[in-house]
Amino acid sequence: MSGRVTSRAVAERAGVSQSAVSRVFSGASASARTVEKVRKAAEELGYRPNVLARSLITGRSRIIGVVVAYLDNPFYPDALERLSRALQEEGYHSLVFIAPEGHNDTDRVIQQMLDHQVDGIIAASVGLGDELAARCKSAGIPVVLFNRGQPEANLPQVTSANHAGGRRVAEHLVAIGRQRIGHVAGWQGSSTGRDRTEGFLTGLSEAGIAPTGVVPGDYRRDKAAEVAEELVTQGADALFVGNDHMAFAVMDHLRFIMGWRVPEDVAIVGYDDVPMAAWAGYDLTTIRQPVGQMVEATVTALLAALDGATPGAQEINGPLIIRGSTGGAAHARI
Amino acid sequence: MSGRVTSRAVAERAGVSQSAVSRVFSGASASARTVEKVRKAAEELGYRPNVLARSLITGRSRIIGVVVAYLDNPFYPDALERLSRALQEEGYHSLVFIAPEGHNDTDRVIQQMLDHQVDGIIAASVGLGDELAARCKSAGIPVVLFNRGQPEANLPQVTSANHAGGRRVAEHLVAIGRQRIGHVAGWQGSSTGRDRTEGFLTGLSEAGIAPTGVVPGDYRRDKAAEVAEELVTQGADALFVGNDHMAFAVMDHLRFIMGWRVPEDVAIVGYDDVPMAAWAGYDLTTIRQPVGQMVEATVTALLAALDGATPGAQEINGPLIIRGSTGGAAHARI
DNA sequence: TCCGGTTTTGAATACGTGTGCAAACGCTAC
DNA sequence: GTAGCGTTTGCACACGTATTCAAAACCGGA
Repeated sequence: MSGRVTSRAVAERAGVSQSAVSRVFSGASASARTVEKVRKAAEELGYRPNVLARSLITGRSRIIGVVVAYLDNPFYPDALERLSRALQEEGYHSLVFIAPEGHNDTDRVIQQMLDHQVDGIIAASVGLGDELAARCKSAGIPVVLFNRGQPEANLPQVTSANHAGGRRVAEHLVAIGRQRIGHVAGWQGSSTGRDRTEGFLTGLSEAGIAPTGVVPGDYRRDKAAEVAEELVTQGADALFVGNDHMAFAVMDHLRFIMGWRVPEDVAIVGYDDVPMAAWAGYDLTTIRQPVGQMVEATVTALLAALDGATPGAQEINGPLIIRGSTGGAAHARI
Repeated sequence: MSGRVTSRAVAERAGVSQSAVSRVFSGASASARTVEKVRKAAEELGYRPNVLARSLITGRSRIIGVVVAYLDNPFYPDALERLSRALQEEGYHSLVFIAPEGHNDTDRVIQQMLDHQVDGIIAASVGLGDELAARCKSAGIPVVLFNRGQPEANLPQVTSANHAGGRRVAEHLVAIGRQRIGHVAGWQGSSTGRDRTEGFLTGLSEAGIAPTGVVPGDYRRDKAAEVAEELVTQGADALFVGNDHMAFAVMDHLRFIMGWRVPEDVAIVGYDDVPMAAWAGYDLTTIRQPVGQMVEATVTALLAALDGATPGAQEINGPLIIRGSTGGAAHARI
């Protein structure tokens, strides 16, 4: 009604001082009598502490900035939701920014977060300019990278074991008897993309097999489908696709546009194990990225950093989930 | 380095008063000379205004709270992303909260937003307790509902024309010659779910057809699949599913688990036209919810409300997109 | 009753910025 | 040179809260 209701108003009504009110709501010690009086007055007036003013004086906003890039890959909504929940459980809120296309813009977004006095930042699958990283550091704002490495930046980061995963895929495809194996790679500008590709090539070469072709799909559906067509035309009988999001596009294109059968004509493996991979329509063999564990590790690292620690890089292992797109459980015994 | 760098520090270095610095950064008038001096000093010190302090004194945070519920329905990540971008273009930031399961929790989430002094709230597909709505109103914080109506609350709201859409679906299914038509309804606790169902039933009755069955699927994949099996077992040769998210589950279940053919044995229609509906693997006939327009209308309404206006309810019309799951373009001429 | 020690309380100050007000300034026209 | 007017500037205060410090209240024991 009459403007904002402040702690002073509550104090006046309760017949105590403003500091008493503050103490009651910030959990400091106060006698049972005043607590009671203050609570009652606050209730009657509908008082709620102004978080801004509190943050201004304490220097802590209890807000974590979360930058995220592509929400069309279902891996990220899932991760975002879990991150948000996990942070809420720790008493933090999340200021979410969807990073625009260009990379400079990512930096601008993070700068805006700093302006908002966030206590920390989680960058999901986006890089961080060196200058800005330095800026965060000098401002004492910890940054944790989620699902992307940035070796030169020396930041705490949580990824899955992408190299090992890529290698595991190669082993699996070889084990089920495929000989002409192609790779629709992820964006090679990202550590995840590079690592998966490297691991995969390592695995192939260990088996003495040369890849039929390795072409980046850049995490884009249209490009992935195009690349896949190219590879199967060159005779590939198996494809490792850099993430599930692209793998779905590849399967759609091969099966419904080109008329190929999966896995009979061509086996497909993805990466992430997003929920959709388990749907009957795709039944996609893939490497699971354990989102829950990754989120947990990320939040733990961030909290540690907020406590002054300096967590390092962390890799979470994920299993190969064998499904129909490579022949299913029948082949799993290999 | 040495703690925060404040406007006073900049003032000192530039040889002007703190107010001068404030004026330069808040766009007020200042002489070219001082602007130059202040800019230079700020640059050297790496100064950035503290948004919290600014908000505290101006009473405006330029932050919009966005509550969203289910991120696993791909409609919402998409909407969230667009909302976020649209708000950023207007100079606002979005404080995103993922609403937990229970309804009481939604209220708690909104309360927390109020604590953070958001300038406005967008509630995407979540209801709003009466008491809390009143609270927002008395606090002067405008609330706009996105993709959910709440007639009794008298709040500005943006939905698609769900009743008309449901009716259009009935017309289409009748037009392609289906006689035994079932409905896997959305959650009847939501206005969207109810309206679509009502419109659909209206359309059927206008055609003189009684539905083969109407069972709520509650926007959940597992339940939708279960319900769909039940309906086709009762002889349905067409199903209207309350949203695309459930429709995919229904198609997967019918085709890959039960071995039915779509659309030969059973025609399927969804609602939303999420990107996935156009994928070759589903090729789903559906009513398009024009997310772009809905987002635009929502932001416009919110801005208007921030300016003191009181926008009303708004319905955005969306076309029926005919695809393979009801026989495709061949039937579109009807 | 009085005293030492512990807890509670209120006054005052700080956080970093925007803004009203009056003084200082710059410029033009006489 | 000076009166006059519009613009710029600095001072002081405000926003709503947390927190320091000293004073006050309390409590149990002698």
